[in-house]
Amino acid sequence: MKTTRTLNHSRQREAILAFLKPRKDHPTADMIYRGVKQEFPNISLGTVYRNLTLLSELGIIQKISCDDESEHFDGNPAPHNHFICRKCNSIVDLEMDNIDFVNTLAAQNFPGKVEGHSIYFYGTCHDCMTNEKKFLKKH
Amino acid sequence: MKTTRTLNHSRQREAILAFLKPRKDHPTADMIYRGVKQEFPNISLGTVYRNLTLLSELGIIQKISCDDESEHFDGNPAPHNHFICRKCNSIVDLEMDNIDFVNTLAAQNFPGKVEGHSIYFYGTCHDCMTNEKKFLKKH
DNA sequence: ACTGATATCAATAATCATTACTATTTTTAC
DNA sequence: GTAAAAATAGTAATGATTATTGATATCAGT
Repeated sequence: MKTTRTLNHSRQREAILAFLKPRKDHPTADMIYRGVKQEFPNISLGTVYRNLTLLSELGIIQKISCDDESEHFDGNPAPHNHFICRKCNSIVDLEMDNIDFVNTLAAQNFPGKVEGHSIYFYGTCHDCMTNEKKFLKKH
Repeated sequence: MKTTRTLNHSRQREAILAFLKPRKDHPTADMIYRGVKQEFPNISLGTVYRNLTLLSELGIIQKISCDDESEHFDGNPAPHNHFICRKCNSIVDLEMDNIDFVNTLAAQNFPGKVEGHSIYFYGTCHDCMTNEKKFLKKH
């Protein structure tokens, strides 16, 4: 059992959150590190990792695990889905109706208890599609 | 452009495949390494990685990327879904109807091209549920 | 404001999965 | 058999993440 823990205020944590919250892309720990470094030149990569993990455990931000080599973070804690472009590897939000009913489909013939799912979609993003068209026109 | 490449026969690759194919659990590279080591005491971890990557690129096996710290491998190349137990972290197959229609749902209001999705379900597996019951009875 | 307890920090070392390198051995085509 | 291509074992390197440590900051109670 994890005991409740008080959370002190910290400028660094605030800065990490302030950096992440307004962003639409879904940066890695390292990108966040480099960003917050502008304001806190002495901030440590370890601090960034510790706070990102802490904030995601508290449900204030979200950790995105995709096939990529490193984790990405999302300032929006509300449940929503993501799309990953196979061309440019960007991660964007994908707004769609809730599909939790697939849990019921999965539970149909399954002996255990299905409590949720993790999904992401992939393909070609809008930018890469238009770039491809431009390329085709030119050649 | 990748030039075509011939694939020579190798005892090690054969052994890796023979080890993975019949298994129902979904071992990591390291588990496979330790397993094949019984037959080939000198096999190198690099060889295991190289062949697993190669075999999954050829569609002979499958690489499973879940939230775990390391990749898992599946000897069954046919598309199917997985369930991950949050208690014991085991990965088991989950047989259910194809749900590729969610790609259409995702594409509804999305400007890019949705080509597929990656999903896994999580919860409590059958074994952990029965163990929990036993535990409750005893206390 | 002062103090003790705890949280957080920066810096750096350690860990762990995976990949890269290199010299040597296998496999295959002739 | 032989030479070219492919694969291997052994080991070093890489890169993301976590742990450690000693110093500093924050908070609650006085």
